[in-house]
Amino acid sequence: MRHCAAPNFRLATTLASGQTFRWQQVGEWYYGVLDGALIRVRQVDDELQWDTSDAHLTAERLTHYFALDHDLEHILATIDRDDHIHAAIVAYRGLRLMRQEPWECLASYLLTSFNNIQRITRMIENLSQHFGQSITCGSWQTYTFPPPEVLAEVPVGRLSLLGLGFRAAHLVEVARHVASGAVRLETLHGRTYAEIKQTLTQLPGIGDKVADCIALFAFQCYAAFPIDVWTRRALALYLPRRDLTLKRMHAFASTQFGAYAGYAQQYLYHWLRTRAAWTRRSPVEVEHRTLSRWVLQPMQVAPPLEPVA
DNA sequence: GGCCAGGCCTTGC
DNA sequence: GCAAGGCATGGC
Repeated sequence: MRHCAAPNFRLATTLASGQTFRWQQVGEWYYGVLDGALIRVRQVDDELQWDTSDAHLTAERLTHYFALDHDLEHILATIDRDDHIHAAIVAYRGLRLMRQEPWECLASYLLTSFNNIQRITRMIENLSQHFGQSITCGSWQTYTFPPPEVLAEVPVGRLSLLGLGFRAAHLVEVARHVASGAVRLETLHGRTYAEIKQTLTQLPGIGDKVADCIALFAFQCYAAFPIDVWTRRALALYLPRRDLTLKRMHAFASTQFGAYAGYAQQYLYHWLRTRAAWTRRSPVEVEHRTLSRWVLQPMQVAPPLEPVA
């Protein structure tokens, strides 16, 4: 068993926050696939311990994947600007934005349209079991996520039968774009947020929200602020209904949270979803008054940040 | 049986 | 630009 230092980190919260879909918890261990290798990880105090099917999976790789190199205290200090985000930070300090593998991240979030996490998870497992490669480590066995070259050749009808629905055609078409080299994901690293988002939204099935997720989780664009129904509910705590349009919500997020708005989004998303589960009822209303009952009172919004370079 | 889901796309104004 | 509606589906 190997280990590495993981101060100011909460593995369980990070993996439960909805940013990835394939990690499975068995007791105190979390099982996943990284770089084609099976790996299991657990946290003991300020240390990560892991076993893997690939001896080449180093502590440096794991540190990079879980973003243990982030100066989390600095990041949280920059976004901790009102009572809502503060409550989320207090509840989930240690949640980090992982650096996901671009193709798996892109394909996974392509499947999130009009969908829920439970079903998304099952779709991805189905894809892996049918079109990935089997890997084993001891008594544990799983499958890699299928590469674009494989999915590009799969008949759309087969994916539809796996429960992908209307997303099947989008996935195959995007896989063909990537497999053919028309879109080269590896070249997006280091490009600007605007360039990455513009490239991604040209692909079928990838709109504003999904592109922001990919930019944030795969290409480390921390200014990206994915707006789904939960984030919209979170923003309803700050903004009047008339300002809950995409453009105005993005503008507000940038002003309120700055260069690490994506971190703020993930904390708010996880915090609001968890609180909603505690209430044992679904949040139908996006009315400010309704949502305000869930959060600490009173709400205070800090003055705008200086513009981000 | 109705509502919900890490939305996208087209249409109409 | 923005809103509305279709999409097509399993879980609770």
